[in-house]
Amino acid sequence: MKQLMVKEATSGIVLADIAADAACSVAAVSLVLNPRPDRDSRISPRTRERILASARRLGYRPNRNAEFLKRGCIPEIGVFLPDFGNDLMLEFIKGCCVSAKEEAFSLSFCFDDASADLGAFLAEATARRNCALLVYPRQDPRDAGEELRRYCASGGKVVLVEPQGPAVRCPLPELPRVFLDDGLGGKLVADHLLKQGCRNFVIYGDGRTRVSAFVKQIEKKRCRFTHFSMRHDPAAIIAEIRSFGADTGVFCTLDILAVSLHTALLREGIIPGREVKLCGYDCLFSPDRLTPKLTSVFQPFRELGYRAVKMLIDQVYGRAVENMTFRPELMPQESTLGYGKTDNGATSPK
Amino acid sequence: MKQLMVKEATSGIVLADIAADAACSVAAVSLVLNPRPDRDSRISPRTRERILASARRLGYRPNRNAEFLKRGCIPEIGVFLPDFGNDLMLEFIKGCCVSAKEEAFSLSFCFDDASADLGAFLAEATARRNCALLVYPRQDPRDAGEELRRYCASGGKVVLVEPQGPAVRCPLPELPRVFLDDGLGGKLVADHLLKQGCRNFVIYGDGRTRVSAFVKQIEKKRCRFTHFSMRHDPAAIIAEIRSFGADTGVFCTLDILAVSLHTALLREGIIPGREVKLCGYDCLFSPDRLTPKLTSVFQPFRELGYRAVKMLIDQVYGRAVENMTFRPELMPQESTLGYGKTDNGATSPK
DNA sequence: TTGAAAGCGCTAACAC
DNA sequence: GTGTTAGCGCTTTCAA
Repeated sequence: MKQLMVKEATSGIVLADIAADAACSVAAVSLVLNPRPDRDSRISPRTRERILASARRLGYRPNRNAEFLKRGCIPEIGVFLPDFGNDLMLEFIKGCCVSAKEEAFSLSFCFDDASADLGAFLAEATARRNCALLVYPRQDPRDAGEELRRYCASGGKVVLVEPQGPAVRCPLPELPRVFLDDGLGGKLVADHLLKQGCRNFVIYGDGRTRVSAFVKQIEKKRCRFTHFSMRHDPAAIIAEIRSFGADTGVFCTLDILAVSLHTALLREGIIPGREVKLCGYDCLFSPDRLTPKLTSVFQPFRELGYRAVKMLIDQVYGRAVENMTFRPELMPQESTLGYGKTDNGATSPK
Repeated sequence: MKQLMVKEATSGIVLADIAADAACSVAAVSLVLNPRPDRDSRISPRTRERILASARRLGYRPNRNAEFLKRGCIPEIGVFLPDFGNDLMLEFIKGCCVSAKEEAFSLSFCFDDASADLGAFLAEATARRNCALLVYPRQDPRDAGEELRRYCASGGKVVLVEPQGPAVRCPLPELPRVFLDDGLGGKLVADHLLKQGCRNFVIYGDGRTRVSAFVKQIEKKRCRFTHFSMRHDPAAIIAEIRSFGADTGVFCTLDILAVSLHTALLREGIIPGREVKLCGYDCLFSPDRLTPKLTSVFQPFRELGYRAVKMLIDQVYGRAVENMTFRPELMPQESTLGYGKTDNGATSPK
């Protein structure tokens, strides 16, 4: 019954401890340690130094709980995420967690599945009194643009995640955001496949920005291409690859599609890296886990999450925030560089 | 500069509102609404009913922040997770999030990577004053058993996640925990493969509990098997499969190994579901995304996370908690049920 | 430039 | 049974 009264052994340093140590009032300490800019301008440099030194020496950690109790909201950032289940999302989450932990904020993740859309998330976040929101809209934020606008209009802090890059139209251009330069990804793939000698192209999957950047690049070289949406069966794509011939490059806009096609190709005796060049997107599979290894595009999702949360916290404290753009990176492997050229392709020791 | 003063439009119902509505004191409301058992025994049933009715009607939401400020810790649950990057972990996280949201608690995830082990996590959680911890130790919790024991001894609330099932030895048997019956998973796979006519077996990958349960089951039928650790190359496994012949069943203890082997087999012209039965574990790939579709074992990780957090919150409020066991489920697909038996195996329309 | 004091929403002694 | 009161750690007036 008395579990709740248990206090940690390390009872923690509070402002009063610092005030005592630095021989000043709690208010002065608060002013100096307050994360907002220009709060401590009223305190003399000497006092400030004393306070900062004490805080550092005593190992002070802010109690965001108490801080936000006063403010009428909670030191928790609501994070709205698409319901993709893969490493990228996990990477993003990890980045958010590191950031939040560094700043002593909490996180509350909400996944855009059957149980909650952006509107429901915003309602919940409001009722819950989250101090700020990180919104990674599944597609176009227009879906719930009005609710989002209202939330911001009533003083809510929001940062948008736009992995599709700046090309996507958004009705809330004034919101701070983190971009992923998706177009660059498409361009990198195109350049790489062209360099590997591909002259005919198949695009498998959707993703407007990366696809159109890819197309733009290959069209410069007057190459043919066929585009299959992700609804298509690998069989249809294989037929097209066969008709195109050996100098075909396949751009799968998602690794999961690439693996799907990969297995289907092998099943047909067409070996990626030899009879066709195959490139995925997302780097979901450790390269040593597919035969042949799959060329793919790495996206710095962890960094994206890390930065987005930092931006949000800056915004909460009224510090200046700037939009950020991140760049994907091509990771060439056997499926485009070439595979098993020296022998008959057998990897079995037999 | 005045961003921080912005208050939500919905200013929220507090205990005082309910006290006013139910014509009683704030203390009485607190006593009734306090989540701990036996707190409200001193309040008369009639008053209690009035208070509960008011709370419900006004849509009261507890302010855990204020609640825990008083208690000297924060309404945030620290969650220590292995650094696996896959859907299962995400499922677990989703379950935790739903639970935490329902109870108005926050979460702080920490991943067991190069930057933090269990010891570091415990130190951080203590300094941060998390009200409770959910610990999913990578392997044997003995790694940091001493720190964990100390943490609990000083009043810390902990729930363990043990996906390996009860078979794993643990130095802290008194800790509440959620189990996943991993042995059952191995047994399900063995039974299924035996039923599909397999008489020779290859095990690829590690995972003591599920492997030994699998072995136990096939040994009952006096079947041969060879065990390859996940360090092995698919080539070695393929050689073994060839030497065993057509009635071979392969149990990959992870889907990622199954896919690795899957691609390598296809590459060699051996078709899972036809020349060999292949079974994975984890259900990481939507079955329609591999050719042939992969039989695998579903593990209710979302439910596991959901329950674990609930248990933790029960524990925080001094309610009785009971260990829970969850059961994996076999999802049979083409790779064991049979694939392309009617034609020559061609799936291409050509 | 600094400090005293009130108060955020809740809990828990202690009175009544 | 119920109410009064004093905080939890911090922010922010307001006075000095």
